[in-house]
Amino acid sequence: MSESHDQKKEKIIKAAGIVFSQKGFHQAKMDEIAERAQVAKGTLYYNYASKSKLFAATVTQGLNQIMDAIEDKLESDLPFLEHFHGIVSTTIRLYVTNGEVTRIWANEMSSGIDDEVLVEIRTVRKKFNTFIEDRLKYGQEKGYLRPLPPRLSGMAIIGIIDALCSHYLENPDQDTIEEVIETVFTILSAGLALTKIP
Amino acid sequence: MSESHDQKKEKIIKAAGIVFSQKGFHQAKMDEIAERAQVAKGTLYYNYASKSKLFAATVTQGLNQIMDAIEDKLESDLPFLEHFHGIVSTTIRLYVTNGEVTRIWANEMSSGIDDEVLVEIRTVRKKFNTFIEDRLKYGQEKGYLRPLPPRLSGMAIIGIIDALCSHYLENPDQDTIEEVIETVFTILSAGLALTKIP
Amino acid sequence: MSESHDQKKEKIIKAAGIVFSQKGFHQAKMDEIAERAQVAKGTLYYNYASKSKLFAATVTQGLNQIMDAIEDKLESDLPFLEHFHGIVSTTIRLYVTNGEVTRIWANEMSSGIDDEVLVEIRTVRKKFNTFIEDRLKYGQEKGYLRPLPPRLSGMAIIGIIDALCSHYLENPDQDTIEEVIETVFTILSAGLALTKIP
Amino acid sequence: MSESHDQKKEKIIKAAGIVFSQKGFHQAKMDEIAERAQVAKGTLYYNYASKSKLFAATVTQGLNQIMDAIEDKLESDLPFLEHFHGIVSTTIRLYVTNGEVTRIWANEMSSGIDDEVLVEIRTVRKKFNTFIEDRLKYGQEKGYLRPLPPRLSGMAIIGIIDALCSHYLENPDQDTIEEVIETVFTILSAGLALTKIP
DNA sequence: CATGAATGAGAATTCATTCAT
DNA sequence: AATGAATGAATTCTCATTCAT
Repeated sequence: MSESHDQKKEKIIKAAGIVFSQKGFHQAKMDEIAERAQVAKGTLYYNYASKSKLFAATVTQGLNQIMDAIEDKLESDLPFLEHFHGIVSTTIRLYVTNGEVTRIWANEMSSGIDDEVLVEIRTVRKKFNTFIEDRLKYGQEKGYLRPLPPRLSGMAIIGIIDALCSHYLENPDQDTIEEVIETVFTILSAGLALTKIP
Repeated sequence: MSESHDQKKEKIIKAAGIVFSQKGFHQAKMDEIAERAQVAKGTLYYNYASKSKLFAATVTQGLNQIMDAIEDKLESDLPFLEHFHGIVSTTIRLYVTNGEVTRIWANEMSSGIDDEVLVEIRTVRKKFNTFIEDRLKYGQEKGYLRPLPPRLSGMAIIGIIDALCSHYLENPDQDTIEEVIETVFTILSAGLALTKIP
Repeated sequence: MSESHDQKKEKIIKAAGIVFSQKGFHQAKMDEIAERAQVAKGTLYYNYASKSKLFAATVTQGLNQIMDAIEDKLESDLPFLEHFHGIVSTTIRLYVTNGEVTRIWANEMSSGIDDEVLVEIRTVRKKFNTFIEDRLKYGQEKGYLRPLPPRLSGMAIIGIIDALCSHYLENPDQDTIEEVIETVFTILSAGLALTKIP
Repeated sequence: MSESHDQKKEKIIKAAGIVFSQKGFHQAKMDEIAERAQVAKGTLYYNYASKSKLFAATVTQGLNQIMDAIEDKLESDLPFLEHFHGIVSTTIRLYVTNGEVTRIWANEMSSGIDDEVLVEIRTVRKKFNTFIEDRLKYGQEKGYLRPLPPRLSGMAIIGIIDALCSHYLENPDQDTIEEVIETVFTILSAGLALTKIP
């Protein structure tokens, strides 16, 4: 009983995620993705029309996973700070474990990718940004957070998480994942939140 | 009286800085650098042995400029927070104007660059990290800053600045440079500093 | 009651004829033929061992159709010129409507086709050439036609028809099919025939 | 003293002409052209941006050569038929010797070539067609030629020459070039010209 | 010192063909 | 009999690097 079609597509996306996040779009080689997914290079193209399209699929799936996980967290009914801690913790863990894809963020996003695909990726990215911004606006309205520009604050959150997770992935032995989470949480909660909050 | 040797090298570094920061290491083309520097491609190789070496020279010079500028600021004798504000402001302005090179930071740093050169770049980078960490340790010893892991805090600072500056460079019309500076300063000072400080 | 085996083969040949004549052998894609024939790609290979074999079958059938039609015409008992007019007219009409296959004539006939199949196609082609030449020899013996080398005259006939029909197929609105027929007939009858003929 | 830049471009065009006319556009391989021109593959791309552009350059140059040669012939002051004989003879000789490129005529002209380049080629082709048509119109006005549609007559001329020259190139031993010329001339002069001409 | 034509290793992509179901 | 997912050899094109002038 050999693996199903969907299993093979999944295997490809997984391999692509690893390679793209390690090398970035342009430096990732279809040969390496194929080898890592244990399929022939042609199979990549049978399932995804081009490198760009495969990239888009990989990024989209990674970000959607993170957003889904955060939304699950959000449904829990906790005091704001604990809530926030949960979100930070969840995001970082997902980022580090399965979703290294998110690293493909500000960079590599411009030249050499089909316009069509570029638009798709920018859309998901914008969706993720908006998602973060909405949480921040909500916190500001409730009086939990400082009145800073939500877009810039959102970028700051992403920037911190991105930098520390990248560093952690490159040097997994220098710090523990808990230290990373606590550092991010401390800086962001103190940096963004007002003093008196539940 | 044609231009001197050093003027030509300077022209090349300047062109390289622009192209590398716009495209990243792998997407930057020697052809484009040569054209922008208004020299023949051979001249690039006459002055710098390889693309990697040119990249190293570019990054090194960019970071050293920033470090020099920050050190100038540090010599001024101001209260800590104003001091800190000055550093943030200086870094961001340099980053945005001439030193976009810093963007080549977490990314592009892995495959495809000669090991020898990679070591050189990592050295400058580490020097810059250490530079930031030292400032943070000093602040912690004086009791100005929270006792967070200096290395991780340093990465967080770089991460925030990198994310917001990249965003600003891509969308110069959405926010002013002052807004960027104030947001970064607010988050970082509140996020890193203790309450009672001079 | 699903369609019979022969019906399926017929559908494939028909689709192949269209695609081969539009694109030529090398630019025709098995994928497109399969899609146009509304069968799976595997079915193509189930019925014809290779692209070359399918091509051979397509060309053979197309030329045989034209030859049959001309032979029907030949049996009619008309004065030579009217006879000739009928042949030209029939050939052009067949060429333009169903048998665009003939366009694959001087070209595409060389590299990239299995030798075995190449021989087959050359055989049919030669058969067609001979068929034309025989008509010309007959006309010369009867004293109707100038004593030109029959092989070269035959190629000339095919060349004229091919050029005008190709042009007509590409620009169907510039001229009518009747104009094409009359031009070909006038040039060929005056060019090949002697003055005093029935 | 090694060869000049222009000599190398010329060598490439010459090699390309041979390969393109033997194989057609799509079946011609850049590898083979490079090998035949005794340059590296990269040199092809250094001089011509793409396969399509090289093709366009080859066709353009070939047709222009033929047109120049015919125009030289036209300046001579001979009776019409001798004039015509000279043109036919010149065209065929050029076609067969240096300008095999012309074979790339009705075929291969559609799919898989950049639109930009396609337009260029169509332009030269049209120029050549017009060139022939103009000669025919002149002959008709003078009363030398039958009143047939000039465009279709032009295509017929090209079709005959194309077919016979292709055949001659493939089977150089079956007929002499003189036989080819005489056959073409006889058919065309009788087919196109009126009886009483100087 | 400077140049830019030439190179060739390397990468993305295509597509006829196979074969397990 | 029929299918269509999987394959990999073959091909176009890129670009850092070299070197003769």
